[in-house]
Amino acid sequence: MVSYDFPRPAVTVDLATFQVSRGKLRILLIQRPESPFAGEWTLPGGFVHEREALQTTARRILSAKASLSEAHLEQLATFGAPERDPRGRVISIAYFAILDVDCAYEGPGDWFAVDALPETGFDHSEIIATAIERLRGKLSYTDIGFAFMPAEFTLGALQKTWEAVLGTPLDKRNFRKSILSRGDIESTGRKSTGGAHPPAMIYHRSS
Amino acid sequence: MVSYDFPRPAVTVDLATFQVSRGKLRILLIQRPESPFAGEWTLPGGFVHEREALQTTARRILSAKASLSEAHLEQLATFGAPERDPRGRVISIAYFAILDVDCAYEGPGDWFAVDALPETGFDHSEIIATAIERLRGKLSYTDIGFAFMPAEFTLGALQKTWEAVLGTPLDKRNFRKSILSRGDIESTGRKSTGGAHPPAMIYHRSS
DNA sequence: CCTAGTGGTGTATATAATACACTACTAGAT
DNA sequence: ATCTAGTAGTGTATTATATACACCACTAGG
Repeated sequence: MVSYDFPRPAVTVDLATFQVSRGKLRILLIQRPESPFAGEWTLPGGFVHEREALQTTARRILSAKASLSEAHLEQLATFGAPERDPRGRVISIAYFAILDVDCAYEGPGDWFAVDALPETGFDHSEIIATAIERLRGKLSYTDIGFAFMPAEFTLGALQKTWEAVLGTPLDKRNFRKSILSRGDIESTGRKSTGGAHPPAMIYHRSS
Repeated sequence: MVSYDFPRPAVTVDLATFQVSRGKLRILLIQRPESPFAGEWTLPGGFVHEREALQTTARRILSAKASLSEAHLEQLATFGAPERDPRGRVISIAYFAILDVDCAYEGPGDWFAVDALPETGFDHSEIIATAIERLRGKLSYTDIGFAFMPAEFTLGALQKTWEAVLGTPLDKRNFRKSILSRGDIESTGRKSTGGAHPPAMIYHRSS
């Protein structure tokens, strides 16, 4: 059988790309160069190619913007309201990407702190809200938070990152207790140098 | 702009439909009448119509099989591996549906206990595994489990349903304590009649 | 009147989450 | 040399939550 009598929708992948910088959780938005929503802020996105896995589309969109091949990528949800794109039926599979703090993004677009987002085109505000909610929810019970970190990090840096993602301060002693009791990370035995403070133990993920 | 130079993929919705019956969590599978995978067990599914919201597609597929308009529906994930359908590129948005125990399903297909599933066509085993995992995971921290229940129920019936979904026995006193402390449900003040046991208090959701 | 089957109840223990404050070390400025 | 700013590192008491566990009562049906 073949029986596909319906006009096929276009299928895109949109990316909610997060990074923590200057103490804030930020998301990458680009200013659309063309209609619809020309000049408005939107999530980076692109059409799914013919023989391309969805995750591959996501990675292509991400690395088309910069050399970000190392990012954590995870499917978020699919948005398919019939009128979400004025060009016609476009179904978008949203992914979120997480860049570590050392990853220097060199593409178009700007990073917006998630507590100071601009208006966006399409239904991208909804996608962003869903992404932030999921990200915060998964922080405590998955290892997703480590995707914001470089391979080696101190507990102080880790805590600052967690606080930026959650948008709330955390108690230092409780944070260290709970992180260490997870068994996810282990000490490298080395200590950080530099900084106007005592050297801090450097940890890395143990898995 | 229009610029959609790529052949468009077909887009379907596949449904992982759950119900608890005879003490087991079961999922609805239908035997495909046609190629590909003719005669094999698959999830009910169908193409997304031109101006149809994805959730509407899911509901249409569900109620095409029976009058199941009351089911809980929730998006699960999107499966888009390039070779997942031998007919060509087909991207499937999987939903899961939950029927309450009193819902009499009268369509084609059979209910399979999730601990005794047959081989399935396409990548539907993967979709099913994802659905079961998500369902069990969400049971404790969402109200999804109540979708298996009719409007009014006893704590005994609720516990049996939970046990069927999780596939593990639960302690009666602890179960009652934790359910009641959630504040989700309240007593109707009435008691069940019938059965070779004392009347049980009837509860309903308080939301 | 006996049996099978479920309704309903409480306590003790272990584990996890929270609240909370001080000293020590380093870099850099004066 | 000394001072200052900034972070590293540490422990305990309290509260809340999760777990383990056993008995009597009531109803329907044989």
